[in-house]
Amino acid sequence: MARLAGVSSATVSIVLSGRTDTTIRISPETRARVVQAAESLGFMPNPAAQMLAQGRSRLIALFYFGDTFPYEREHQFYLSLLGIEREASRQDYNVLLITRGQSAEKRSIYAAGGNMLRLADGAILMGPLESPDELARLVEDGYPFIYIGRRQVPGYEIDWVVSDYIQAGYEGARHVLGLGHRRLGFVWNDSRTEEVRDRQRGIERAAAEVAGAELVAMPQGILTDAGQMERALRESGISALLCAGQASVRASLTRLDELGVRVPADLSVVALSFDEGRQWPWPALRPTHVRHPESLVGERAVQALIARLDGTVEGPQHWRIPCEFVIGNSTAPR
Amino acid sequence: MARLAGVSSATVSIVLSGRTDTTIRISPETRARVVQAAESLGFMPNPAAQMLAQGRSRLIALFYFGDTFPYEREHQFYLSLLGIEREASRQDYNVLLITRGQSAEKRSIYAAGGNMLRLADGAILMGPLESPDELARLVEDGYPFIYIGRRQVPGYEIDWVVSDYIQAGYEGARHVLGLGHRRLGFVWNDSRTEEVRDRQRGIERAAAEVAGAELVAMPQGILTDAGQMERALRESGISALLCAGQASVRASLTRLDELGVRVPADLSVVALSFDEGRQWPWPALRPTHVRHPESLVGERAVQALIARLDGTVEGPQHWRIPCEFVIGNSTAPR
DNA sequence: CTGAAAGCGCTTACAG
DNA sequence: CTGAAAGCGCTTACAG
Repeated sequence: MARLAGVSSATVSIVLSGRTDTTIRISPETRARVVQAAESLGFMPNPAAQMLAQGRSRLIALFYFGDTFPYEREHQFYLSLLGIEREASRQDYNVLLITRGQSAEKRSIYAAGGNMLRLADGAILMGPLESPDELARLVEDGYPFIYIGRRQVPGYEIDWVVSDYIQAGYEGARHVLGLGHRRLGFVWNDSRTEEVRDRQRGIERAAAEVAGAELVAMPQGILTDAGQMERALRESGISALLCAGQASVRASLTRLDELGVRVPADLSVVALSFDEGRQWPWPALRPTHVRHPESLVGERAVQALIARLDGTVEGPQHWRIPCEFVIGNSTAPR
Repeated sequence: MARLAGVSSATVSIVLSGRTDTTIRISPETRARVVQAAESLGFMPNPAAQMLAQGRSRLIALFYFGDTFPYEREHQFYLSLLGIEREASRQDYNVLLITRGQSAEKRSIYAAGGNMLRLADGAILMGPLESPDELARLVEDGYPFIYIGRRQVPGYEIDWVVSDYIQAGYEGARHVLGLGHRRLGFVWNDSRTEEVRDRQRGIERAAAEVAGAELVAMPQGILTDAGQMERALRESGISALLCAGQASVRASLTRLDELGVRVPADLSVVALSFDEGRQWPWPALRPTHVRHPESLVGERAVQALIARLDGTVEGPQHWRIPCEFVIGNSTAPR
């Protein structure tokens, strides 16, 4: 310890932590002596001991539900992570990635090593949630967390931050409605997550505002089978197709290519999520799409968590981060 | 504590940690009683206390040198991170992202909160290293770490894991040499990192094996200025251009487009690093390129670190992970 | 086979 | 203005 080189013990703690709020004042000489001793010895407080004594770690845990990252989500995850990392850095927090004891089959917070969450002051949770049970337990334990993605836990109000998928659906639908389309289709590739539901909700809202507008249900099979796509187009009579994300817009365009359906001449297509950085197989087609602010979502999640930790907020925090609508050439007047 | 529900105290620790290696044996009844008590109370050991007592955390710290991620490196970083995360999960480690106290100007391990490294059992370091001083200190302190990227610290031998950039340069050069090219150019966009040097070394090695082959120095200006590119091509007389990475191959092709130089008819171009997932502005051109195994590098780094922690290895560990050479249509016989 | 004690290295009231 | 004590919640030898 530096106490050998200096003279005190608790003094070291106070000096090195730089606390001035305390009633205790320390002479500049002592302070200097301690600092110098610590420096010459290369002394650094043991963080585990600090955490134990203080009961705080300045750590934010990050937990991803779901086994591995499908590529489409991968990028979203990465951008969110970047935002989380950046904001954590600003706020002087470190980020703890919870990866331990996670088998491919079940991703569980309370699996082996799950108590690692407790090392952190709070957590940011992401990814497809199978069952809300673990969240319920977390809430009951009084553990602070934010979900990236709108999640519901029956009987509780949890905090969440999400890209505004309702807005995405709404603006996508408004756009094609403005172009004169009335019968709109909607497809998604993922399972029917809250994020998909929200897009649909947005579409329905826009449709409700325009006379004669209608959201027509499309079978999932159209993404994988050109025959089904053909039949669905014929039977539904849609003239615009709204795709939930990267995967569904690609699958749709591939099927449409196979059928010789021209975009946008025969059918307008909108991507309600789109990663502009990714390889795009149709060079001439710049899809009309929605750009989601994933890294802002990450930043906001950190801010929300810290607000919760500091107790500067009460009641549930629900943030929808606005997205940006980009008009390309995959949509045309009816 | 579960000691209220159970009967013991240290027994709880032994039972819950599942240790059987100790000389101490505990009756199955006691064991069951403890487990049940812990379960009913929802008891989970405090990880900070465990770390302090055990002196181990099963945490791997991850530190990225360099202020923010340029997009080109971004993807590499992400893939490495994915590999690290996956292998850490397998090995039952969590990952600690060191982000705290990092200003844009200086990224320093020993900056505020730098002792957080000590929370982890060891670290994986990545990114452009300004000065090796901090690494030297780390070595002297006996702190175990692996660098992703070949780094030299004068006077010390440090562990590193890296994609085989020498092989990349070598295979790229062999390929165009095999096509009859003799005068080869090499450009890079980044600062002259070890990764760039290694590519060049590989090219030189290949050139040394073929009579008349020569690596011709190219000015950096060719990436930003078509005039300089034109002059350099004329004066150097190269017929093949090896580009270090994504950014330099894009910049080169853009300049060549401006000059009306046809690829590969007038000039063969090889990308010694390439991200196939990214948007590519030349649909007809599938570049001959090298695919780097970033996520394998991440996995290997974790393995190397754990080997170091377990003491199952002695002497420096230096791993070059093989990359894959992909022939496209940006190269043609001379 | 089990319990009581010491110790991990800090921080935080609390006396001097 | 500074020092000695207790405590954070575990684990690990060490007695019983």
